[in-house]
Amino acid sequence: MNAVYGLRALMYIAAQRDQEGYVSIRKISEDLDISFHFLTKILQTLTQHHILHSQRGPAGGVALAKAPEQVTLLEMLYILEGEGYFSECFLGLPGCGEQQPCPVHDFWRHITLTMKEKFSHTTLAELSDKVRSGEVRLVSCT
Amino acid sequence: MNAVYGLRALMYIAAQRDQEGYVSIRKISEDLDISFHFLTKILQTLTQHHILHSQRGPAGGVALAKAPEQVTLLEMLYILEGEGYFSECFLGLPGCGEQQPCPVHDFWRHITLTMKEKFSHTTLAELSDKVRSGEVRLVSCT
DNA sequence: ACTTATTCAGACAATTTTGTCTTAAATTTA
DNA sequence: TAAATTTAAGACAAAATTGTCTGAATAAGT
Ligand code: SF4
Ligand code: SF4
Repeated sequence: MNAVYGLRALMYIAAQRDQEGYVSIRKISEDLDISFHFLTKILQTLTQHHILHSQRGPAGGVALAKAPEQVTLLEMLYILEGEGYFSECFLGLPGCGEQQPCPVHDFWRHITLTMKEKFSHTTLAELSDKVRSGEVRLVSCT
Repeated sequence: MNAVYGLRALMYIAAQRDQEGYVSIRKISEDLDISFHFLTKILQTLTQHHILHSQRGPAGGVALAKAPEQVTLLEMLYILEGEGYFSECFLGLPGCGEQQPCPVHDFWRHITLTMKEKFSHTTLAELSDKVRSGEVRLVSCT
């Protein structure tokens, strides 16, 4: 769920990027209905990877460390789910590659390349704009 | 790993479809280096869903229950991983849909539809033919 | 009938993922 | 400096996934 929770939080944070100051993790966890401590841990990794900046103490919290236009979906997923996110192959045979491919190699490589392409051209800004315009939602329907 | 092991076994079995009789699960597990009991359980579900036919006793084993040309990758994945394989949405918010989509809905739906399309047009026959021609391999490189 | 080979079924165990809790460190305000 | 607020870090727990084992059922050969 790292990706799900992390992305939702990032979109939530990015959606309020015109507001000054930090957004507290407690507030995010309540609004998005995610366990506070678990979310904290996830956001920590985003902080460590310089997607977010954090500030302790009263009025502290987290804020975007870079412009959301420069944060791609691919980048976020790599951080949240590991670098192997798209390189994982379908059959997962060790030590394989172009030389001696498995039956689904070509098929699968085509799909992953397409996806990777799409994911690297979608930015946090685009996603959060939809939230701001009220076009979409981040929380569960009641 | 159900999908990985199941597909590998199916391709292995389909690759020898001109040979008479059953292929024993023991043999498959040894050749593909998969735990015998675990593989047995996976192949059982394929048998229950009439992809395979099984035969107990000496010279028993499993065999394809239908022509591999009529078994699609999509069908195999549905059985091995559950019907929700492609319907699972990216953010997994409960009770969502077209009316109130999340930020990645359109993006994600496009990807899953494309994949589903591709997966439903690839058959076991095509995949196993590559194995037979020696073009690809099913086991790990040494 | 007996033995052997095989799948079937389900209990059990190990591992990974997911989530919770406690304590520490930092920062602000008074 | 003291108190309040908030993230950081990591131990711990629960749940899901992955894998193992044992015994039963079935079929074939002798
Ligand atoms: S051959 Fe390609 S798809 Fe197949 S296991 Fe290797 S990397 Fe993955
Ligand atoms: S809106 Fe679409 S992509 Fe988003 S959670 Fe719902 S079904 Fe999934």
